[in-house]
Amino acid sequence: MSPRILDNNQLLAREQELIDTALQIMETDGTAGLTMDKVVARVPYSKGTIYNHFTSREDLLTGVCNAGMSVLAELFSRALTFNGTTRERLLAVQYAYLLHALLQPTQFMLVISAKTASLSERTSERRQAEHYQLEGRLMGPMLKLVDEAITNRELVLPKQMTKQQIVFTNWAGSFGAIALLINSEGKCSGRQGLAFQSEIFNHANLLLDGMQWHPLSHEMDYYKSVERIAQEIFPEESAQAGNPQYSQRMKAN
Amino acid sequence: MSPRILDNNQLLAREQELIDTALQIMETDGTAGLTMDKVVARVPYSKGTIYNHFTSREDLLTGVCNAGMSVLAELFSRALTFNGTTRERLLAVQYAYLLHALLQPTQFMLVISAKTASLSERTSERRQAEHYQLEGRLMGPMLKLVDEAITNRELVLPKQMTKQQIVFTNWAGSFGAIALLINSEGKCSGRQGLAFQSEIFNHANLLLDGMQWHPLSHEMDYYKSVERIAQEIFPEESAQAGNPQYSQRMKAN
DNA sequence: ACCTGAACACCGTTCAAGT
DNA sequence: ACCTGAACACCGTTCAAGT
Repeated sequence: MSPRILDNNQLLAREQELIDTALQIMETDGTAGLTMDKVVARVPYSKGTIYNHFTSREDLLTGVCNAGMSVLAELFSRALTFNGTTRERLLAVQYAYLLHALLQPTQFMLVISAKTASLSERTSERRQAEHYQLEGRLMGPMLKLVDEAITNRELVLPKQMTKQQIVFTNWAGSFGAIALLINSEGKCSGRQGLAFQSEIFNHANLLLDGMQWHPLSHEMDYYKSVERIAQEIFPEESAQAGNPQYSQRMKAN
Repeated sequence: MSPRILDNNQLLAREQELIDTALQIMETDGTAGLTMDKVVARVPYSKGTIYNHFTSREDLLTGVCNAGMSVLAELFSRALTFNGTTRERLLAVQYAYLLHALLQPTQFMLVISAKTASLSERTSERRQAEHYQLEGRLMGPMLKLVDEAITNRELVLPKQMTKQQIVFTNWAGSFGAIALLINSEGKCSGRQGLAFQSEIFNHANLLLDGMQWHPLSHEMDYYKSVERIAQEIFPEESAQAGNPQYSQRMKAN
């Protein structure tokens, strides 16, 4: 056979295939259970070819992480279309974050792993750059939302805090609560999903009340907001994550 | 040589030695860089002996994690002796948490790893039980502090929230902010330590204002409180973590 | 009763040989 | 120009042999 020259699309498609395969393995075996041998076994390419795409196992992990951030960015975009106040839309974004964590816990957790030296040092520059770009795609819309809240006079920037810090502190709160709960108990039953939700919800409400982002939680029923968000924006995902009552078109199982 | 029968103290001392060695390796090589071979090389015992103490590499990691929780519990106790309001003492506990994270970042991060299935499934029951007990030793004093705040009328439990949830949400906020920042930038310069501090500080203030834990941040200068905490309770540790001005007895280097 | 270290299985990574 | 898979180094774990 004469040597073929692969175009960029083919390469990207194969890379995506490898990332999807890796994610599937991680769903059953966890991050520690992901080995290159297992990937090779599920895929019609050899080890050498995989190493043409990813410089190391860590590079592959960063690839999986980036793929997760990309779908998360999509969820954020959808969340921001929610018809409500700026604070409600922030709540929608945080709900999207929770959904993503419930549906892909190992991928969610990769975000911190990706920040450790042992991982980032062994990640290719290309994928590292992609990672930073994706962080921007996640942060950007949130910063715009803060801006909007400020022009709407729903939020006054607290003393000595920047917009970036507002976004960071909200992210940190959601992240911390989710990270600590996600591995705490047995497998994800519906009950579990709901307990989660209320912790994230409480944390967000306290934090936003603390920064005086109006309407405050005693001025508005945010429980109703979350229900509306789940029903109007994320019915499918909410059902998958253990809130079957939110699904409008469930299939018989 | 006739066979010796080891008493419990010898065994515990050796176990501690192994844990200390593992921690030293992790400080330079990271968690991923910890191998059983490296431990063997630094210690006068053979592999088999190490496996008499720890059922697996993961069991050893949980051992390192537990050791960290134990020193953290000591720091918490000291923090609670701070002479101030209940909210100031909570701040002192969070400051202790930050110090511990800055001084032992890999050990700090182990707390989430220890919650993943891949680690806890391969941890001995004895060490798992020890882990839960240590969680209690960390949570207990915080619950007492919340109780005290309630009897002092400095805090009214928000609607539909338990004391446990108050403690959890504070923990989650500090944890999230620290976890996201700790691996974000270059090595730990003094400057870095201070940036950290202000993020954690902002987050805690917003959260505590949100739950109306008095005195609120506009009623009291909590910057001064943190400085007093650093100077009066943790001068040595603050200096090591990159705030040299807080050390009252620095040695020439 | 306890310790030792050779032996084994597994896994990440490379690269000479192939098309 | 690209792919393959044997080969290598490394690492976690075990266990027969020793004292």
